[in-house]
Amino acid sequence: MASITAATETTHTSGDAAARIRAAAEALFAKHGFDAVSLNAIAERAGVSKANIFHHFKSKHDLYLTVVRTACENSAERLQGLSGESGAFAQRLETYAHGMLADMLGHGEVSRLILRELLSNGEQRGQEFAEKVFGENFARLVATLRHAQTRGELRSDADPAMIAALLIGANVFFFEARAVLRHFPDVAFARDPKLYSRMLADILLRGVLEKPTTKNPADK
Amino acid sequence: MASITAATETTHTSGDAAARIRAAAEALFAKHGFDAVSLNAIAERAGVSKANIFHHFKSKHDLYLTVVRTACENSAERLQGLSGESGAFAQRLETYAHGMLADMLGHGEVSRLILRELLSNGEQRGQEFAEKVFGENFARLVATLRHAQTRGELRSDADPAMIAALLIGANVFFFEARAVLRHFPDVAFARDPKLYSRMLADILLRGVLEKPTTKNPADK
DNA sequence: GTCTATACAGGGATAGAC
DNA sequence: GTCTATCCCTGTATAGAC
Repeated sequence: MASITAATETTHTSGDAAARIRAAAEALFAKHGFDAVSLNAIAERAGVSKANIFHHFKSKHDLYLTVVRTACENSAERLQGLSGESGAFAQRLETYAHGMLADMLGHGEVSRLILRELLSNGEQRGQEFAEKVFGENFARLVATLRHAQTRGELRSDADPAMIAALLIGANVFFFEARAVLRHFPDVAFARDPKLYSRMLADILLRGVLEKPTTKNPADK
Repeated sequence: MASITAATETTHTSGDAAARIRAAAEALFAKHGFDAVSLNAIAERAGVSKANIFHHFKSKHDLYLTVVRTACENSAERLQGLSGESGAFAQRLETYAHGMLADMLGHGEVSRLILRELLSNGEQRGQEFAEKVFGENFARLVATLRHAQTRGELRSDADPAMIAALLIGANVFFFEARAVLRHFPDVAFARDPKLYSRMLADILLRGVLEKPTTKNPADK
C-alpha cells in the first residue's frame, strides 16, 4: 500500500534511513528478541547513528511496535491469499496446510517474531498484534472448514475448531521442532515439509486406526 | 534425588537462600525471559542481596542454566510417568494426550520457559536442555506408537512420528493459544482441556471425512 | 535529516566488613 | 553466608551543531 510515492525518489535517498532502520530492527528483534537487542546494534547494522533512530521513532518500544505491527499485517495478508482454492476437499486441505507451512518457513525470522510475541505474556508490547494475526487466521480456517462441513465434505460431528487447531498446531510444531527432528534419522519428514503436509492431510482425513477402509464410497 | 541430607537441618536455615534464589529466578525468567529480568529483581523477590546471588552462582548465566536444566529434568521426569498405561489403544492415546496437556497447564510457567528456550535460536543458553526434553519426549511417544502399530492397533501405513507431531503440536497449540481462543465464543474446548483431549483423540483415530463408519469391526 | 557529544539510569559483577 | 558499598560498562534517550 502507498507505493505510488516512490516514483519521484531518484535524486536523494531520503526516507531510506528509516527503512533501513526498520529492516535492521526486524532482523535483530526476530533473531534475539526485544531485550537482547540494543539500539547500538540496530544503528550499526542500519548504517546510521544511534541518535538518528530517535529522529524517526519515539523510542525503542515504538520502533519495536512498528516492526511487529507490519510483520503481523504482512503475515495476515499472505495467509489470506491461501483461502481461495478449489477442487476436492482433501486436496484443498493439503494445499492450504502446505501453503501455510511454506510461508512460515519462507519467512522464518518474522514467524519466530510473532510466535515469540504470542508466548510473551502480559508485556506492554506487540502481543495484541500477534494475537490478532493468530486469531484471524484461526477464525478464517474454522469458517472454511465449517462451510465444507455443511456441504457434507466433513463428518458432521467433528468440531471445525478442533481440526483447525490440529492443522495450525502441526505446522507450528514442524517449524519449531525442525532442528531437533533432523537429529532423528528415522523421521522421514524432518527435511521435507511437502511430505509433512501430505502426511498431515492424510491422517487428518482418514485417521490412524486400522480398519477396512472403503475408499471413495460415494463421493459428493 | 539426595534428599536424605535434609534430616539434620533443623537449627539453621542454611541452603535456604540458594533455594529461594532459584525459585525467584525460575518464576521471573519463565515470565519475562532471560534478558528482561535483572538480578536486582531476583534478589528482591528472593529476599537476599544481589551480592548473595553471586556467592551461590557464578553469574546470571549460570543461574539461568541451573533453572532451565532442573526445569527440563523435572518436566522430562513427569512426562515419563505418563507412558505406562494399559487398556484399549484409543483410551491410552486420550489419556496420554490429556496427561501431557494437564502437565503443561499445571506447570505453565515452566512450560513457557522451555518453549521460549526452544524458540530462542542459537543463543548460548539452555537451548540444548529444552531440545533434549523435547526430543526425548517425542522419541518415547514415537516408540510407543510404533509398538502399537506392530500389534495392529494402528494403520500400518501411518507414520508414528507424524502422529506424535500431531499430538504434541496440538497440545502446544492449546497451551499457547488458550488466551486467544477464549475470545471466540463458539470454540467449545477453549476452557475445557479434557474435552480438547477427547476431541483430539477422536479425530486422530477416526479422521474427519464423512463416511459410513463401521464401529468396532473386529477389535483385536 | 544526520551527526557528535553527553546525560543519566541501570545492568552485572567484585571487594571487603561482619 | 550474608551484607553494604562500589566499580565499570552499556543501555536508552536528549541537546545541539551542521
